[in-house]
Amino acid sequence: MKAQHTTLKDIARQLGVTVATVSRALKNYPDISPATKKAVLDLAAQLKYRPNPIALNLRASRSNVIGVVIPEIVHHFFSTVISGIMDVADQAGYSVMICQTNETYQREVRETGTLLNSRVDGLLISLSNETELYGHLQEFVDHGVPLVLFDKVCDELDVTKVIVDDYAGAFNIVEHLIQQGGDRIALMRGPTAASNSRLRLAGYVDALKKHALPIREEYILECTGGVTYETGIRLTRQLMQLPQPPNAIFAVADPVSIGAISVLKQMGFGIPYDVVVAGFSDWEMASVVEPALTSVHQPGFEMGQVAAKLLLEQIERVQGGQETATFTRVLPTKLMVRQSSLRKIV
Amino acid sequence: MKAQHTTLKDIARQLGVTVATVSRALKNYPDISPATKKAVLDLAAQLKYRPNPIALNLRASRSNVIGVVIPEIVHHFFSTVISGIMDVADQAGYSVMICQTNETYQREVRETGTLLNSRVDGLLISLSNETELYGHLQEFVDHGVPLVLFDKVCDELDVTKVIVDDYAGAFNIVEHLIQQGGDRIALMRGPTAASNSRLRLAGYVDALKKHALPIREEYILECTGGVTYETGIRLTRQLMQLPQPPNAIFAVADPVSIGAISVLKQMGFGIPYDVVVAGFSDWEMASVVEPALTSVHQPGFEMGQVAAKLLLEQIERVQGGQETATFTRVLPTKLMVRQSSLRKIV
DNA sequence: ATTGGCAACGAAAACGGTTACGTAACCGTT
DNA sequence: AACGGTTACGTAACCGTTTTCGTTGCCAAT
Repeated sequence: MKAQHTTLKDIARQLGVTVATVSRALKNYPDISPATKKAVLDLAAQLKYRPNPIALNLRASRSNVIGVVIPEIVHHFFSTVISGIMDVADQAGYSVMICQTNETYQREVRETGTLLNSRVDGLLISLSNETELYGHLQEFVDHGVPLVLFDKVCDELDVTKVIVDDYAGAFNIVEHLIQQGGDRIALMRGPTAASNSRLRLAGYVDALKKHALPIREEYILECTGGVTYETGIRLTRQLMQLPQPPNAIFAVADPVSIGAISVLKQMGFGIPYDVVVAGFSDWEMASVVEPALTSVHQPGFEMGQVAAKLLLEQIERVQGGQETATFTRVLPTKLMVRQSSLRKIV
Repeated sequence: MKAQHTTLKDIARQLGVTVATVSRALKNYPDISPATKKAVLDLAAQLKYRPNPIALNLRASRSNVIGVVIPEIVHHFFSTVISGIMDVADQAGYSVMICQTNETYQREVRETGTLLNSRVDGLLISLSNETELYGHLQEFVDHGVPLVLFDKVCDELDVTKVIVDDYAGAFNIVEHLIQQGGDRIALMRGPTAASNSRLRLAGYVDALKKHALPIREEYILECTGGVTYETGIRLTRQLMQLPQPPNAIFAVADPVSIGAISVLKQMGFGIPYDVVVAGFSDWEMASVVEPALTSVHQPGFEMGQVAAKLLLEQIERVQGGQETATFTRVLPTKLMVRQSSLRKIV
């Protein structure tokens, strides 16, 4: 009924030879007679023989699988990164096993544990917003399993990292807002634990300093309850009710900015004339909202490709018994200027 | 330097017993003396022993991995489905291996081949728009590997399927457009090969028939070159230049509809007053564009959950040697009425 | 003293594949 | 006839784990 998978043994039995001969015939070893080779190849084709990768993996003690851990898969940026990872992994003959943490430390520990258990050959991970301890990742290092951090990284681990230039991205976009006439610039920032969020804050602060603008506490709000559309609405209301409301809003993620745009319009503020708005990440929706949202484009696909490539190189090196140096690769971001911030022609 | 993974043999050697004893001690078999048991457990904990899943899989001839094949991962609907799949798989102790076809038949064949090779315990697949031959999937059936189709399915395979009610979704939304005053309703349809696209066309046609509206060839355009924002712009221009342009546009996917909205506004048409517009899928962006887009919500997360659950049940049944019946599960869609189609209060 | 029973462990096969090594049969040299 | 070199295969070990089937030593019962 159910045709089990064909094994070398099946072929060997039918042909009256040993599995070793069959194996060699299939791998085109020199010392197999043409007749035997043909018989084996024919029967293998007929029975649709496929080598069992599990057996191969057991012998080679490698899985040809790399693990990927991200906060959320339903997220344009992360799914783009994954796409880049799969692009590289595929071509190198690796499969990809994906886990999501839902931004919790607890799940991150669980999922990485599972992956280590599964004997992945390497791990790519973007830390959750909660993560502040790194023992679960240190285990990979201890076991000699290559590890590459991307997007949300940490200083505590001495491993290879791939990030975008969050600092410069934030600096540039804030400077752009200043050039467009913003002088009371609010920031809706991300969680303190996230590395990229801290860097974006630094970029914001330094841009203000450069242009001799004051850093005002009441203009810096943290997106508690998720970097979402709803948070953008809530925080914007709060900002606009200040005695002296901002005339520029920079949010750390596009959905938040779009929430801001939405509520600003509703409150009767003109964008960009009363308030200029900018986001970060350049989501798909940034260009379709009205007014179209100025944002910082992050090269997600490229980040995935680079991270995967670096990981695979490290895996090869480990298999070859070589030592490997760690470093951090910073990818450039791109300022996408659109109507939400465009008062003057640049 | 690199601490290899601990094996039973390592523990056995250090304790002067055999691997069999260690294995039994760890699994709490009765005929192991308490002393030995304790020694084994202690050393295992100290060495951080983790059973090698590859060896386990080889013995059990199962991988505890399910394969997922989708057209594109960078897609709100599909990433949501994946999220639902992972939710169920995770809890059942399965890992998920994801591949994308980029909507080509060729890659679909390649990726499914890889997964069959990898000895996945089951496969979840949404067909590419090009797929019209099913030999690569029949192989799964022949090998007794459970298979569940979702979203984009086909009639040719006798397997379990999970779909949304594309017909009813399209029928209802077209009827809604009619109720809102549309009587020249254009359809921007998807590729002929895709099952859901055919069903949506049927829903469109039947809704027109029910309300005694003519089916006009020139109002039915296929989204060649991808169901994208740009296609929406191009086809809308084409439609509005007809001698008698439509006063309602229904597109088979939200990006297309948003392209339509964008170009309609640019051409000076009022939405919904001159033209009512509706989409399908209810992307994230649907509610943030202006006017907000009426669309058909598809329960992606639930679809993933249901498909995964059905697959896992089938896997259990196959492992138990039981036969399994095939059927099709249809999930309801939900009409999300927003400003783009709302002329009258409903 | 023999037997039976039990506790506690070892030996080995099995999963499916690769590969270093051994070996039989055949060839041509010397 | 003895030797050396191919050719073409078989043998067996190995990867890590589970599991069936012994095997050992010891104690109590006959």
